[in-house]
Formats: sequence, structure tokens, C-alpha cells
Amino acid sequence: MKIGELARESGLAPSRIRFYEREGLIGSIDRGLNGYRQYSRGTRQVLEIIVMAQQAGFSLDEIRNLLPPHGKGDWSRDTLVAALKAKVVEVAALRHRLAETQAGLEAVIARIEATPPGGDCFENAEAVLAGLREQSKAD
Amino acid sequence: MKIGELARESGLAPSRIRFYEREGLIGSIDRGLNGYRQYSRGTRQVLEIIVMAQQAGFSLDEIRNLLPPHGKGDWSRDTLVAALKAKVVEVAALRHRLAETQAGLEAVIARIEATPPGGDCFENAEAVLAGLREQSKAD
DNA sequence: CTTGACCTTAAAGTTTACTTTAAGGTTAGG
DNA sequence: CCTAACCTTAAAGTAAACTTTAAGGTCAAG
Repeated sequence: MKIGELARESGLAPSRIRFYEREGLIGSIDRGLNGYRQYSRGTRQVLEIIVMAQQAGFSLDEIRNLLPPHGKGDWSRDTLVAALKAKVVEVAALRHRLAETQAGLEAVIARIEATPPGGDCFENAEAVLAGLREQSKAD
Repeated sequence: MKIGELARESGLAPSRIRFYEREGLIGSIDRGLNGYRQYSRGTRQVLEIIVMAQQAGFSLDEIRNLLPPHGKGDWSRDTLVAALKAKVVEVAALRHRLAETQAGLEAVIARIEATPPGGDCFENAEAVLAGLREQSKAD
């Protein structure tokens, strides 16, 4: 799969995919004899995770630290398993953080919906802040 | 309350508070005879809401549309709740995606670890590993 | 009445996350 | 063979969200 096809499938501009490669969010991949990048299906999934994590408020720097290092070398059985386990730990950490974010947002929604429609500005503001502070603490 | 005091209380730089005023996130407020800005307590709460909303992934443009029109005391409650719910959907989608990734990884790890070090059972897991190798490289 | 910590503005600089441009090599179709 | 649509790189440009700088006015203390 060349970069144009991956771009169409993922909805990202080719320049953006090359940018992510330069920034170390996706690894440098195989090139054909002509120098063209050749992507596998997995890359598209990584791109989707990056985009969604961004939408949830993560910077590229944070995302890079949450995604596993793409250190390449010999993928012997043991190193492969070790890398996979490290990846699971990191994915779990990201999921944990997102669960807290979601719980915080839902708490805020519940509080706002529990306030009477005619409630004044500060009561609503306090409700929003109370919920968001809980989320910040959980972070 | 002058801008320096508000800055200390809110933890934001004075330049940032003036920036938010220029951008229309907080209203232009009263000035003393000397031209100094005079803030009320409510401004601090608005600033906290802005900061928390940013941490939840909202842009200043989005936040400006969520905050009440200046001078009016009423939050657009429905708009605020709708935006928060949309954000929850985004976060939930990312979590779902990551849960699948984690489950897939754990299944592959279990499979590799169940394979004896001999090597002839390696062929059975070949397809899985091939896909995994591609995905890991693409990481 | 001067010193230093405030405040004011406008404008320029910074960082992040990209896109666009420039200059060129590759591949598929007529 | 030519053309159009791909691909490559490095470098410059852009938008968002601020911060810093420059040049100055205000105020409380000594």
C-alpha cells in the first residue's frame, strides 16, 4: 500500500503521514526499489488511534510517549513477547487515563442536567467546576 | 481586583487573561480612572472553566461558543451539555478501539507463549506473527 | 521625589501541528 | 514518447494559543 492509498483510507493528507514519521509517531517503514513507502494494514489503525487521541486532547508529544517505541532489530521470540507486553501496558495506561476523562465528563453532564433549568450562572459554573476538578484529581 | 491579583488567583499569566479578552472569551470589563482593568470574582470562575474545557480537548473557538454571551447571566445549557456529550462519544470511541487493540495483543501473546520453543509449531502462528510483525514495524 | 512594582498598548516572537512549495524522480495509459 | 498522476526531499509557510518585548503611564513606600 503506497502513501496515497493509505491517505485515502485514513482520511489524512500524505504530508501529515510523512510528518508523523518524521516526528517518530509511526516508524520508518519499508521502501520499494523506487524509494516509495510501502505500508501495511496496521499503520492505518495506528493513525486512527493517533487521530482519536488528539481529539480527546492529547498532544503529539503525549501520544508518542503512550504509543510503544518502534525500536527495530531482530524480532526473536523473547524480544517479540517483551515488546508486546510493554505495548499492552502502555495501551492499558492510555485506556485508564481515557476512562478517567470520560468519567469526569459524565459527572459534569449529570450535574448540569440535575440543576433546575432556571438556575443562575454561578450555580451552573460551580457544578461544571466541581465535576472537572474531580477529573483533574483523578488524572 | 486588578489583573495581577486575578492572575495569581487563577494561575494564569496576565498576558493570557488580556489575550482571552482580545479573543472575546471574557468580556471587556470596567476600568478604573487610571485605565486599569477591575475584575469581579466571577471572572476567576470563567477562567477556570476555560482552562478545564481546554484540558478536555476544546479549542478556544469551541469554548467561546459554549460560554454565555457577555453581560448575560445564562449559560446555553443545552449547547454545553450537547458538546460535552459529543466529547464523551469521542472518548468512548477511542477507548473501544484501544480495548480491541489490547485484547488482540493479549491473544497473540498467549498464543506465542503457548508455543513450545522447538520451532515447528511456529508455522501455525505464522500468519498471526506476520501480521503482527507488520503492525509492530508500522508502529 | 525617586525607586520599584504595578499597569497600559501594539507588535513581534514562540511552539505545536501541520500544509504548501519547489524541484525533481517514477509509473501507467494512449 | 508524452503526459498525467503518482512518489521523493528539504524548506518555507500557516493557524492557534500564547508569551515576550518595547515603550511608556500609575502608585505606594522610603
